[in-house]
Amino acid sequence: MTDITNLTEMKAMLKVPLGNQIGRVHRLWRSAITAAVQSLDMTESRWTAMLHLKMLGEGATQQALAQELGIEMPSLTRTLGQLVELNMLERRPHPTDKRAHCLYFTPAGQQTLTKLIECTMQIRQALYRDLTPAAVQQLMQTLDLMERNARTLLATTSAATAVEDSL
Amino acid sequence: MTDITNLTEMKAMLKVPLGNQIGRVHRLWRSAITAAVQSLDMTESRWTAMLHLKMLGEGATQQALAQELGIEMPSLTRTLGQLVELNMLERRPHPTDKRAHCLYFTPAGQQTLTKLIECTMQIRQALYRDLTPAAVQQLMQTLDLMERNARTLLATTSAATAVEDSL
DNA sequence: CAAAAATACTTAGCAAGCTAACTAAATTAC
DNA sequence: GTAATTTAGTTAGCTTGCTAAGTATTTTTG
Repeated sequence: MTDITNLTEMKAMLKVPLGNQIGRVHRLWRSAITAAVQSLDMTESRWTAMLHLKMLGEGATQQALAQELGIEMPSLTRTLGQLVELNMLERRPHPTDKRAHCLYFTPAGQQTLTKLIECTMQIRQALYRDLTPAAVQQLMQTLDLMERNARTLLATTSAATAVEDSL
Repeated sequence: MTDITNLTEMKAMLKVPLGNQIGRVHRLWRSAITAAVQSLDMTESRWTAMLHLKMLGEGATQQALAQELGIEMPSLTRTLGQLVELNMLERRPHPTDKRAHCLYFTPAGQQTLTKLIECTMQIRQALYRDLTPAAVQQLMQTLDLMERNARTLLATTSAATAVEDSL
């Protein structure tokens, strides 16, 4: 019924730089958190790794954590090196696989983690101001769909030729 | 009426790493476009600058373009240097303000721009697959609100102490 | 079971955002 | 009208993502 409207709206949308907006929000988000946790010697990549290791559970391998974070191994290796250097984490040998390392919090890491959790929840709360749970839910769903679309597109390698209809 | 539900949902949301999801989508978006336009010697920052200059209109200053892009001047300076080097853009002196430069496309830049517009619209179309215009609209609105919340938070400088309620 | 392929991790170097600190011109203030 | 401040742009160097290429195991395969 609203097909024509949809088509018109869709065409208009294709000109809007949504990707930039997403990037901007991400940078602002990062800034807000970095400002809040810098007294803990934490940067975005560091606290992110800490929190996700907590979610995954101690003993996870670097590979598993990279997967969880959605980043590549080299990016994570660097950050973990810093966290080990800061005495937040330990790399212990994997019980059966000599290639792999398992990740554990140090006592100092545990303490920092507690503060991080509190801190990041406060920030999220501020960022969600005036947003309904439904809106946040919707945001996550839409982003998830876009993420899957992007992965599909990239998997098709020659992304440029994915769509050629005139619309 | 759904206050209790809302509160429960809200608490749950505060634990979800939405910031990471946003970052992930941004990186995937960037990858998809980079893959599509690399034959034009374009990277994300370059094509972004080109498209936004087009939107702003030729003759814009670097300051205006940085504002439009939502990035800082030094980030833009580097990218513009590359685009001038690649013979896509020209920096011309501002008619009245000797500090400022005005930006213009070269003929080669114009040609590249045309291809870029087509290319990025195709990619956006692929990324919006299975999304309704309403969902995209909602996404932009929610992101916009979060962007404003983040700016407010950052403007309060001591972001850490912004909220202290127990919740 | 030895050779080939895959996997966990690392190192090196690029991309594009940022802040801090600088110059030169314009504006404001006294 | 000069002095102080602001603004446009740059340069230098940090962060954190990436890919490419290398090592050491593990797994697969012929």
